[in-house]
Amino acid sequence: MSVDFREVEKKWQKEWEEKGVFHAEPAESSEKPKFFITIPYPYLNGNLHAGHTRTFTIGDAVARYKRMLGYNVLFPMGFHVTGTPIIGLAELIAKRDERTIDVYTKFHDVHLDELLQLTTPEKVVEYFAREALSALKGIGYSIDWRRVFTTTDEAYQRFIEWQYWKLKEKNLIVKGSHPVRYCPHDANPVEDHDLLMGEEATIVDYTIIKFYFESKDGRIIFPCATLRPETVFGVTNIWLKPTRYVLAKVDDEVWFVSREAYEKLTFTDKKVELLREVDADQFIGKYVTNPVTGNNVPILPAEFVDTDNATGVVMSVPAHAPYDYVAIEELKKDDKTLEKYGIGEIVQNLRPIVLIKIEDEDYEVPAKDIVEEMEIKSQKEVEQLEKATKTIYKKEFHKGVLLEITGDYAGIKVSQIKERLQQDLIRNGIGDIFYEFSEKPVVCRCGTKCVVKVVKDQWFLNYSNPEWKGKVLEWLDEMAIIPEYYKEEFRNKIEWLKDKACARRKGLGTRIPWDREWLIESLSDSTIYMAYYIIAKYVNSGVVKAENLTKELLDYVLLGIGNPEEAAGKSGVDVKTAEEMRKDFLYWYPVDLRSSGKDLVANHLLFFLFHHIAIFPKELWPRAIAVNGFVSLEGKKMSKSKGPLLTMKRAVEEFGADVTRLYILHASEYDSDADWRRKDVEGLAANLRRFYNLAKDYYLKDVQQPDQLDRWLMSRLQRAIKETRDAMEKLQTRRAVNAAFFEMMNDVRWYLRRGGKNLAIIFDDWLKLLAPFAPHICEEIWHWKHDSFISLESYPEYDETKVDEVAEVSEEYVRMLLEDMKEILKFAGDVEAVYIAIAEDWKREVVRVAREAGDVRKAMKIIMSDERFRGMAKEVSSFVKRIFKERFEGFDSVNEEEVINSALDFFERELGIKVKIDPEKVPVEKRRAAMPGKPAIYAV
RNA sequence: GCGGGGGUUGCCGAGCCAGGAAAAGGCGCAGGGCUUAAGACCCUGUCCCGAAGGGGUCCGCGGGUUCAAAUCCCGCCCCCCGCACCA
Repeated sequence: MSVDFREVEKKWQKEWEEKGVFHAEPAESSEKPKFFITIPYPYLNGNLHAGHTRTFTIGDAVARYKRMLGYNVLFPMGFHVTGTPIIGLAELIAKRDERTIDVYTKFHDVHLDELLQLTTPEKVVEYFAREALSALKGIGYSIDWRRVFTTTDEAYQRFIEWQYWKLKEKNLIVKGSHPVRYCPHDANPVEDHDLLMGEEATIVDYTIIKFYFESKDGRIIFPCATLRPETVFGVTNIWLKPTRYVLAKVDDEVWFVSREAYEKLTFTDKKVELLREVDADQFIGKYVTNPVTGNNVPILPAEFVDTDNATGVVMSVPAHAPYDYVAIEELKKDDKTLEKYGIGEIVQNLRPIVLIKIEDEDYEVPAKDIVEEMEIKSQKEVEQLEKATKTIYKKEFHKGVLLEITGDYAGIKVSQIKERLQQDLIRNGIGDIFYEFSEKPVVCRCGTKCVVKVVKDQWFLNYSNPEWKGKVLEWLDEMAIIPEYYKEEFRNKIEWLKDKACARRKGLGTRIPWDREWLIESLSDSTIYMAYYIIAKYVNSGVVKAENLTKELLDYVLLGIGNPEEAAGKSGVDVKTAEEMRKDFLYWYPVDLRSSGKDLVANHLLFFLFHHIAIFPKELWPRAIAVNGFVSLEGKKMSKSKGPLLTMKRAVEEFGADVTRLYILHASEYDSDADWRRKDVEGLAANLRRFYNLAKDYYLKDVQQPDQLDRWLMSRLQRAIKETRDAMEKLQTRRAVNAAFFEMMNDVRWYLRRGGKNLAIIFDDWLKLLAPFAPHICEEIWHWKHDSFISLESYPEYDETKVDEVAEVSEEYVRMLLEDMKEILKFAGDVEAVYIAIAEDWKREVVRVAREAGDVRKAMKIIMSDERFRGMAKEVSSFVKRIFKERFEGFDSVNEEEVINSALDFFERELGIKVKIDPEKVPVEKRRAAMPGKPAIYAV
């Protein structure tokens, strides 16, 4: 009958909980260093899944490992519910949205009747928090549950308010506007998973250059939108599509834009008012002024103009834009149009104006040259034109330099001009920005076309602040990032990070304390909450209430500002509590390791660093960050919102906690993704059962005096200990499990096959070695013999004195000899016996000398100076050559005869044939081939 | 496009930084043992050739360095992830 993993697991989880095994309190003795490890709390808009399982299990393995190393480990957990998705989910459930119901019943394993109850955010939070808690307990993480909290807890909100006041005081929060993807129908920003189409689209900022036309009613702005503002110096004309446009009042100006552009402008921070519709025709042939150069350029018609892109007003730069060049050439031949607008002469006289020199290329007029080369004839050849545009832009961007014609900008690289020019234009009142999607259409799940909305007066975290950024970059150098090559990634991301809007109109969370219209956005409220775990213990035990968490108390506890008496007095807690909290905080902080999925690198983990550095003194900044990859299911990407998904609970129910843990730890390393494959998981379960059976068969046996084979096993165990410890120091759980479990299993198998009986000799250490990875089964087996918790035992030390090189080499010798004999028997046909002849002693000596000598000639010289070898020069010489040719490694320390004799039973058992050392029976020519460590074998 | 990572034997995945094994381990597959049978368990094989422990060809593609390259150098092709205000 085989072991029921689940039963064993539940038993020990209960024990651990009842005995408070993982409750962490500051240690009195300084001999026990502390280790504070945190994992990002999960967001509760669904059940915990295999992705969480991976990140959390890595964290738990480290926590358990460190604990066994003698660290005082604090491993806490909380729940994240801030933001909009939970509200969205509650609404969808309330609306009985089919897709949502399908996904949540099928993939999140929520019972339909329960799911249908979850119609408010509060119910959603309550349900999934309960589920998460039981999932996390069911897998047996060594979490100190006295510190759990939810981010909507009142006390947590106090803590967040305190943090935001601090940031405000330090002037790290500023006001501004920013563009978001927005659905006019839902009147809400749209997230990726709310999109029907256009997930790939990004928001790009077109530069608007305000060409103008003086009419009798005043100035009309023709806002040309471009991604390449530097080409304003090469404008020969502007393009309109011959269709209806509108005149609109934009702030204090009158703009000529497409109807679509007008609609879009209404979502920006500008004051917009529609004046009237106008025909583009009535302006064609007229001249507008280029505000940058002062030149007057004509307005011309072009079909390629897309009125649904940016303003619908386009400046024409035929020297550098293939579209423009082709359009002009086409127009030149289009007599009907020329005549219609009376623009024949104007058009014929247009000449491209070159303003960029491309180094190492001999373009004269780039757009012209490439269009001719590609033989593009019409502006309708969109595909070709796109390609031409890309090619030219790529070259100009990387290798282009602005020419004298650009005045002050001459000599600047194209790659460095855009932002500068855009700002200059805006400053001079002749430029602006128009946000547009990079791809279209972008459609919301409700079917409405999305727009870019500019949110006004938004609160921003001032991450672009050079001083702040500089400090973060400096600290990055000092702290540890695992794997190490992610440091570069972090550096890049920190440099790239811009100001981040930290306030929202909608969602769960904490209000900005000085502007209660706004809620603190969810990534912005989870930056230094690891500090809150220390406070949460007091809140959960009832000693401290939310209203006690005043500025004074938090200032004192977290920053040491003021004194306990004052802090206590104003907050209403007693002095002792204030002091204790401060002591706890200083004991546990800083965070020693934050271990997280790689999806959080470009956001949460950055904010985590930024905020710690802003708020706390240097000695409390995070010490290390580790990053791990995702989990896929049978090769398919998991998705919370679409499936497939494997919940943590289901994995544990089906396979058991230990199997799930071992599998996920072993499936891959670092940031590479793990694949959950049922077959492999089942294979692992079989291995773990095998382990359990070994324990049953051997663990309780009396330990015998070790013989050579036992010493081999102990020696192998030492290697495994070393390897496992080394791997864990680098957070390589895959390597660690490989060494501690799989490789040990193989060694044990060999040991038993060789006739070993004394397996109990390593079992205690083996159990301890495995305990961080498969804690339940180890705890179970351990208790067959001990009363203590293996979870609190000390981790096996690598003991060099137990490394037995001779035993290991001898075993290797046996293995190779067996292999050779098998190889021979494969071809030998029917034989009755195998005879072995060990290499003569002189060969051993020659090998030694040869290896010292280093090359053939030197070796021969030394050897031949010994008269014993003179008589057999030929044989010696060919042997020496062979040593070098085969890069021969002898088995110097092996007493071959002894080893073979002691393994004869084993050989005979394995081969089913008689095996004997008997040089007499081995033909001379075979004997001659024998090498030290590789005896002659003869089968007859 | 920018930035980061990567392409290894049927699959997954080590090895690459510190050149020197047909290349760990797992899975799959095949054969054998055990068993009344199934399962579990144990063993063996799994690039090609080979009736004596051997030989040959291999690590995205093409060059190069070296006595020796999956590992170092150069060029090329392909794949994955991030580029945000979303958890």
